Amino acid sequence: MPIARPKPKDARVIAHVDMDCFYVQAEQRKNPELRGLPTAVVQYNSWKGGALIAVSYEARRFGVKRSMRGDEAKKVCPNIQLIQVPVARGKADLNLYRHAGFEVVSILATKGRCERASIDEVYLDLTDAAKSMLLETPPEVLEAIDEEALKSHILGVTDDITDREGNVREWLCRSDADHEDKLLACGAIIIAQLRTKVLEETKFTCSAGIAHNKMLAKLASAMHKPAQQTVVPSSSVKDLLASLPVKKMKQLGGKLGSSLQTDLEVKTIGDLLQFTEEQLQERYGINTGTWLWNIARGINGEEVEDRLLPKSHGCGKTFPGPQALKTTASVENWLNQLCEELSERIQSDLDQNKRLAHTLTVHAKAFKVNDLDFHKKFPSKSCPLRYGTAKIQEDAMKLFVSGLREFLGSQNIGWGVTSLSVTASKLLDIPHGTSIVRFLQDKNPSTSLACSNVSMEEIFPLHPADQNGKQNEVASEEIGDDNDTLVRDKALCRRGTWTRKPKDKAKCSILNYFQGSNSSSCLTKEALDGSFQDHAPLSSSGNQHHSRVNKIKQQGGPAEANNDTGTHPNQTGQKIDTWNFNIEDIDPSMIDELPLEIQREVQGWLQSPKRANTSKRVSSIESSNSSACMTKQALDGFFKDHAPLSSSGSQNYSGTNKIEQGGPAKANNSTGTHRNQTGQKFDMWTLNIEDIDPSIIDELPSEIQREVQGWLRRHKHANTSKRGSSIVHYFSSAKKS
DNA sequence: ACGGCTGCGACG
DNA sequence: TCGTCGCAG
Repeated sequence: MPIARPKPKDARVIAHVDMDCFYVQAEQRKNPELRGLPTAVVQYNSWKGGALIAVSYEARRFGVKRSMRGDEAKKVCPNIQLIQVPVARGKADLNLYRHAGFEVVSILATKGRCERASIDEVYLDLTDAAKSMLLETPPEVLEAIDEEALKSHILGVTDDITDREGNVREWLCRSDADHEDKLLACGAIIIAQLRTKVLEETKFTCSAGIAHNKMLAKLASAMHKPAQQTVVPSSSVKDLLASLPVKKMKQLGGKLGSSLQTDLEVKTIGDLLQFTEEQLQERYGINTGTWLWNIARGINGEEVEDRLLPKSHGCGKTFPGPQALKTTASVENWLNQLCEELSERIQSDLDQNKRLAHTLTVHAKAFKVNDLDFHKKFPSKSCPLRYGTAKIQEDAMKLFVSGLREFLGSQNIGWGVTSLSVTASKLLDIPHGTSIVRFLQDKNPSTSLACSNVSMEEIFPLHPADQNGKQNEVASEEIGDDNDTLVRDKALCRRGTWTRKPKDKAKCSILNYFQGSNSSSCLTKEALDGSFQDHAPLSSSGNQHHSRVNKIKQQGGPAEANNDTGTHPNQTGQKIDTWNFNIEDIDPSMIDELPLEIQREVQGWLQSPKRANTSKRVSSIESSNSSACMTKQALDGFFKDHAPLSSSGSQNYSGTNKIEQGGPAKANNSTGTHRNQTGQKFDMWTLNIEDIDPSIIDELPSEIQREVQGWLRRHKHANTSKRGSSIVHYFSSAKKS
């Protein structure tokens, strides 16, 4: 739903850059013989020639449209080149286009604040660049204007004119123009240069709109395509909106736009002018009402966010009609495919951008064969994300089963899943390394490439979802044993963060996945499968474990059997439900009352989300303290326990893991992948404070000594408070009092 | 049998 | 917060 934003006082220069039929261009670059030919990109060629998702301008001239099937396109354009979207793991693979999009973004981001709006669209705030240009080299003193800039369309100025270029030059260089128009002129010149640069460096053409806000820039970029740019001077806005059909405005292409037309009899955006703000608010709510009132006047204060990277990664597939999945085994099979791709993508994100995903979500659409409450939606479920393909697959399946139980209620009937998707979100930057990490890395420069692979298993050995709560109690008892500090430390470490309050426990969405097989009160897997049997039977008897990767070649499924990840024994690990400590929970007024070292740490946390820059909320801040992540070799010789985490029990799950900094960047060449099939290997180690051998401290450089001692001091402080091992816990206690 | 596949933002 | 819904392309 649109929301109103305050209008900035000073005029801004905003551009919207839109790649022309981007997927087609990406394919044409890959295969230059396609250039100039009518071309379309299709996916799933099997049914009626596949669905078109991008159409070249040559093909559009024949009347080929998106949303046509390949067969239809052939009818109106017999020579059309239909290029299939790459397929991997039985589903469309968009990585070619994603990577191409990043190429473009990285060029566009050089001239101002840049927001990646989609795989092929970008917003730019060029205000500063335009102002500088106006001060230093205004268009009126330029001897020559960029050729591409001279091809601009200036709304209200160059609409129907014979000597277009001359008029554009005149408009761009007018010395008596409004200040705001001059800024737009500078923006147009800058964008022309950028578009030329994009073309030179990527071979892609794009179109752009230049205006005073995002809404108008977006409108303008679509007005002259392909490979052109359009400027929207303020003076042209009224006429533009007066004739603009409601549905053409972004956000009004759906139900809201329909409501405007049917309920208010508004045909164009200009027609909205007859309503007062209050009238619009009354019908559509405060935010939307004000937003509508503003856009009718060309007002839109939305900022260009400084964001080049996506906020989430998702993989999904639909199973329409007869392809619907009807057994947990087939669902698991497909979830495994989706999770494999997802795992690869978040691993790349980590390698390339040093970001960790913190939440895994599974979505599905499903129906019940017996149709009684056909409307019931399949619920989405999420949990903390653990890295490693096998982990993600395991958790995704648990989430699905949890959703399925809720979906079915007590009914034991057949069902079908018509779509599945897995999403990784809450992508946060790995906090910047502290000096100890840098020191150790600098000291071992070779480790960045030479370090051995460590399985994610060792880094994130346990997961709340797998833990049963029993050991958690044991850990608490161990804490009480003051005679054995080692046990206590380990217990604290094992504890990770806090135990969840009992009332929340019931809410844990993925509880009792395994109870299905050992508790009569829960539905068993067989029961979940209902009476409906899938076409492809299980190869072995039906009582195999869910996590076992089945080797079914399902009808319509991916050609290759999934790689077997080995057995997933019933994890007997403890269950620790955790909750995160939020930045928002910190009352700034109490910071002054904290011990000095805690103050410093807290202030560091408060700064960290700015780096993350991915969401308004930062779910966890534990990740920025207490321990570090380093290369294996960096750790060797410094710390007593070379098998970190595995036996010392200082595990964390990804939501609260204590990584200080990513491991060395993985070599980005194509000579070899480090991934094996049973789960991704990962060149990163986690170091917990508990793993530090005090006897080695003396050997460290003095500044590192101080840092380590600071950690130990804080750790001890938390211990003696008997409230837990982490600084966060300390803080939590302080907050309550 | 539905365009499929993504991704973002607002709301309760 | 999580989960749902709307919207875009």
